Amino acid sequence: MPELPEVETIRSYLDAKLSGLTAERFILKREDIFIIDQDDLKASMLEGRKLLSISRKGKFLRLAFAEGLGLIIHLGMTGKLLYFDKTDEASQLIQENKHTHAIFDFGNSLLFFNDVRRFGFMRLYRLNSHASDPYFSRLGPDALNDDLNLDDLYEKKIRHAKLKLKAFLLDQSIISGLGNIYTDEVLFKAGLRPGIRMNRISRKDLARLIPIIKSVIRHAVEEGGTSFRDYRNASNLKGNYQNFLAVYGKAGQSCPICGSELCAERVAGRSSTYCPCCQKNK
DNA sequence: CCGTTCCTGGAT
DNA sequence: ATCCAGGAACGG
Repeated sequence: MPELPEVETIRSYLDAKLSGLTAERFILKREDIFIIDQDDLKASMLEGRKLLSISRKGKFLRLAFAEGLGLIIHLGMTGKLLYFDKTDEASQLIQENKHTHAIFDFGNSLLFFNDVRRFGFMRLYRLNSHASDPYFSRLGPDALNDDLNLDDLYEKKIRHAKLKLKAFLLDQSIISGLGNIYTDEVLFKAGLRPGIRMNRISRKDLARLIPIIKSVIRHAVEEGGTSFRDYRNASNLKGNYQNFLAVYGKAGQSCPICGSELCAERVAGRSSTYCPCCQKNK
């Protein structure tokens, strides 16, 4: 489940490797993962265009190509972006893999979009340098950005008083970047249960929550993200943050703080793990 | 605001 | 053979 730390790990690697290069060929093997916004755009327009930069907001990547062509990439649950030198023979295996849906040929570098479950997608659109990005602007502040602040979050808490805390943290229009792994980790460190309604959450709670979110996410970025199941970085290697998880995926095991047995519960439609002793309902 | 849908592979 | 994993979008 690529969340902010996994997507950022991929972004920084690919930005260093690919920005400045020209996409000589673009091969789309599955049309249904490729969404085209305007009628006058088509996938082949990526060919011959220079990639200017790769940016990110939350879990969304944006590839900015020359002459205002934008490509949003979301990895869903099992999406991978895999980078290979063309001389690397291992690229053949990925090339022929049945879940490889798109291939960028940057000359000496190849980039594969591979996604078993196909919850991921790409979206081609026209970038307007004068207007705010139509996809990024729908998202709440990135969890690592300074515009994630107490006043903003408090105002959203008031608007979403009936939402459960876990659903609040997972909502990408409120904060962008958190998925199921990091919400469970943040809630554990904050000592709060996932099912608490937002009207029970104080401004003080939010003030405590913000630095916890930032530190958990920052640490996970430093460790190259979490490889719980499917996640691999652009070099097809695992991250390390699974070694630092306190609760996610550990129902039935003991709490690292107090030793109580960790509980599993379904909250906001997601499996959630928490410590019944350290995490309070308020 | 919550539940359902999409999708495939791995576990039971 | 059945269930489970879940990000985002949609409908009730």
